[in-house]
Amino acid sequence: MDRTTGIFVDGMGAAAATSGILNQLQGRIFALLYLQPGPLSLDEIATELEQSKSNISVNIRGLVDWHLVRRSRVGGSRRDQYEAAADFWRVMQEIMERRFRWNVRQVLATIDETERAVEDERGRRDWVQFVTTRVAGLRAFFAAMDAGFGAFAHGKPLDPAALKHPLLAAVPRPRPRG
Amino acid sequence: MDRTTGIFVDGMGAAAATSGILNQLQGRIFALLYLQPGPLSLDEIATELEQSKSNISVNIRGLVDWHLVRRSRVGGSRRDQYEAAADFWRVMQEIMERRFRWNVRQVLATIDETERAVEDERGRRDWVQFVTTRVAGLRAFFAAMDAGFGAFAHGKPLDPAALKHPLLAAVPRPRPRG
DNA sequence: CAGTACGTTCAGAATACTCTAAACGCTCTG
DNA sequence: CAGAGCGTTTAGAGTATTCTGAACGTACTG
Repeated sequence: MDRTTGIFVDGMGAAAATSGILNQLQGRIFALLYLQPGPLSLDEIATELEQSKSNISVNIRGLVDWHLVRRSRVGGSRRDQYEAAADFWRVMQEIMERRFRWNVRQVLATIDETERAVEDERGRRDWVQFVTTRVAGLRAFFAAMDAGFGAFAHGKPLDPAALKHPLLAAVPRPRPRG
Repeated sequence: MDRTTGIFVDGMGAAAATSGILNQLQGRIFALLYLQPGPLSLDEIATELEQSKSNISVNIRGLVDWHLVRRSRVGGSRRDQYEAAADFWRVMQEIMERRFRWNVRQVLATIDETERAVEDERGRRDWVQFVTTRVAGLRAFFAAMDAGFGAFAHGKPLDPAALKHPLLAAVPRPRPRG
C-alpha cells in the first residue's frame, strides 16, 4: 500500500475506533476505498488491509448500512465491487435517526415504563410525587432532543435554546406585557 | 431496591450501554442517584447495584467528569457523597466538546497528515491531484461540523445547510441576479 | 502512635468482542 | 450436472474490557 494511503487509513481507523459508530476496521476500510480511483472487490480489500475475507465481509456490511460505502455488481460478473460514498450529509442523517434518536427514544421508553411502575405504589404519595417530577425533568430534555434531532435531519436549524430550558420551551409562555 | 427504581435503573443502563458515551454500569449508577431524594455514599451505591466498591469508584469518576454526578464531602465526615446533577444541557455541551468535536478534529488532523505525506510523492502528478481533491471534500464537511458544533455549544443555532453543501457554504457565493 | 474508615490502585478472573479458517450455499460455466 | 468462484455463516482462538478482592495510602480518632 502507498505511504499516503497508509497514513490516511491508520488515522481514519483510529478516529473511527473512538467514534462510537464505527470500529477501527470499518474506518480503515472506508479510508482505503476513499483513496481509490475505482471500486475494489472484497478480496482486494482483504489483501490490502491484511484481514480475512470473512472479517471484511462482516464489517463492510455496516458501512453499507450507514451509506458510507456503495456496493455494485458490475456487468455479468458475480464479484461484488465496493466504493466509498461521499454524501456525508446523508450519512449524518442516518446516524442521527438510527443511532442518536433511537437512543433518545430508549430513554423516553424507560421513562414511560417508570411512570407506569410508580402508579402501582400510589399508596406512598410523597414517593410518587418525587419520582414523577424528577422523571418529568428528564423527559422534557430528551423530548426536546428527539424533536430537535428530527427537525435537524429534515433540514431545519437546531436551536440550543430548546435544550437549555426544555421545560419552559415546552410550555407556551404568556407574552410579557410591554 | 424499589421496583420502580429497578425498572428505571435497568432501562437507563441499557440505554447507556448503546450510547457510545457511558457504559451500562454508569447508566445504572446515574439512574439510581437520580431517583434518590438525597446523596448516597460509594458503599451504598455498591450495595444497591450489587457491585464491588472499586468498580463503582472507577465508573463514577466518568460520571463526575461528564458533570452527570456531583461529589460532595459533607461536614467533617471523610465519606464522599454523590448525587445526580440535572443540568443536562451542560452535560451535552461537555459531550459535544470533548467527544464529538475531539473526534472531528482527529479526522482533520489525519487529513493534514495525509496532505503532508502526499507532497513527498509529487512526481506522480495525477495521484497527488486525486488525493488532494478527495481529501478536500472530507475536510470541507468535517470543518463545517467542527464549526457547527462549536457554535451550537455556545448557544447559536445549528443550520444543516452548512453540512449539506459544505464546499459551497465555505466559499462566499456571488448573489444571484434578480 | 496504633487503629479505623475511608478511596484508590492493581493483578488476575470472568466476560464480551474481534478475527480466522473451514464449511456452506448460491450462481454461473463448461 | 460437476466444478469453480463467489459471499456468508459459524465454531473456536485470540484479544480487549469489565469486574473483584486484596493491598495500599491517607486522614481522622482514641
